[in-house]
Amino acid sequence: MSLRHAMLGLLADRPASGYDLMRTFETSLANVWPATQSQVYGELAKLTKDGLLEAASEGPRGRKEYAITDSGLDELRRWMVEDEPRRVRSDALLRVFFLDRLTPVEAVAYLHGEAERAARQHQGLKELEQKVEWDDDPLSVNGRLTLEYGLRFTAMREEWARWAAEEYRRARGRAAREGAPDGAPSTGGTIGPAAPGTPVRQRAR
Amino acid sequence: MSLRHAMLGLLADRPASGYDLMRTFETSLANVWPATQSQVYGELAKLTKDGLLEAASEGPRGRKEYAITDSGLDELRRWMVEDEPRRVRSDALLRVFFLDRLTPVEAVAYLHGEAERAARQHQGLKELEQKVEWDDDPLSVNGRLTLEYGLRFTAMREEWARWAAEEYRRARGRAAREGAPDGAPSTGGTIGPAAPGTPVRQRAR
DNA sequence: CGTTTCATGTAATTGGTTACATGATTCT
DNA sequence: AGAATCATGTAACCAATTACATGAAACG
Repeated sequence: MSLRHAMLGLLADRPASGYDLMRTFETSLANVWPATQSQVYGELAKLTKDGLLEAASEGPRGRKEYAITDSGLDELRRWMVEDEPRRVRSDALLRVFFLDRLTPVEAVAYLHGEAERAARQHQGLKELEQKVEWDDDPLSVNGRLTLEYGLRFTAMREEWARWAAEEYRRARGRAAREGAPDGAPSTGGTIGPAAPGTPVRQRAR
Repeated sequence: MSLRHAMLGLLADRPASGYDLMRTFETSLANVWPATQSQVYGELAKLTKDGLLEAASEGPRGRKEYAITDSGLDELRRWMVEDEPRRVRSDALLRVFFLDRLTPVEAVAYLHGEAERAARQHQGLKELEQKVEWDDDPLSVNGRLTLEYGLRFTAMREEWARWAAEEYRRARGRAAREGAPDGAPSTGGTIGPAAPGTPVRQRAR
């Protein structure tokens, strides 16, 4: 349950309203931890009930500001230093697992699409890097670290996807040229023990 | 809803029981799309009700095998070529956003921990690569592509984390040596427009 | 005969998405 | 006056996690 920690993290900097938080989720946190408006308001109520936040002040148009409490700060710190980051889900990589269920042409097109998406994201981050004035204050430091992660990640994904498209063509190209459907029954022996990150053919029964 | 597509993808290769699928989710798919036993059995029922699977045969111990139908194959194909992969959540990166809420020592320790985790994963994948006999059949090709993604991704993460630890020390080290708490009120002007992947300081009210 | 593995399911809870509903203030 | 923005909330549904429950077959 990291939504609550994302909110605690934001409120550790300064008090804010649900609306403020929501905008942050839609913009700067969108690619790291997306969250919806309903979720934010709901979680604000829960966090307050649990004593991690307190309602700080009221403004015009029913605006309510929330501030983090000491137990909130404790919980944020605990999460950051003690909890192990969890595994991520990637439906993009899931598709790669099943590439042979498509024709070779479709499969290679998918990989090119991935390369394009990564390249576009990379470009967007580079433009952002230019636009912002970076200095050495804490938020600026965090920002540069996450941005650099994004730049390296998108570059890696684009390179991988281009390599993979080429590799796929090389390995599966012959079958394609001979007109055999990609998903045709393979000669298939068992390939090794089950292990993370690798589709493993199971022994037929 | 990609669990259903993961299951369709597996069943597109060959019929299987809930138990078979479950093992695949626990082993080869664990780092791409984790799923639990309850989820698998529940989704099998739904997929059958929706006509994307059919119960194929029964075995000993109540074992039930399911096979993909033509509409199941259609849906799998549609998902692979038409649906855009969705954004991922990363609570590891979320923590980076909030690094300045820790002391510099804790922050650098977190980054070193990340480097270690990435290095361990990388090592595991390299051992796997050795163990498996790769050839050019479809599953082997998919397997090598996903494995290579994993190798590049873990290498990138380790390098980034080591760089980030050094960078954090450089930028925040002075404040640390002077005994100022990392989370002390920053001089903070507004830094640029809100944008993906970057913590943005909002104008104070 | 006892343990492990195979095998399927249900129930309760939490987390996340989409859609709906409503109204005040500010800006042009 | 009308549009845009600010601002909060609810309801319904879908996805995911954890825990519980049960029993048959195979293995030693």
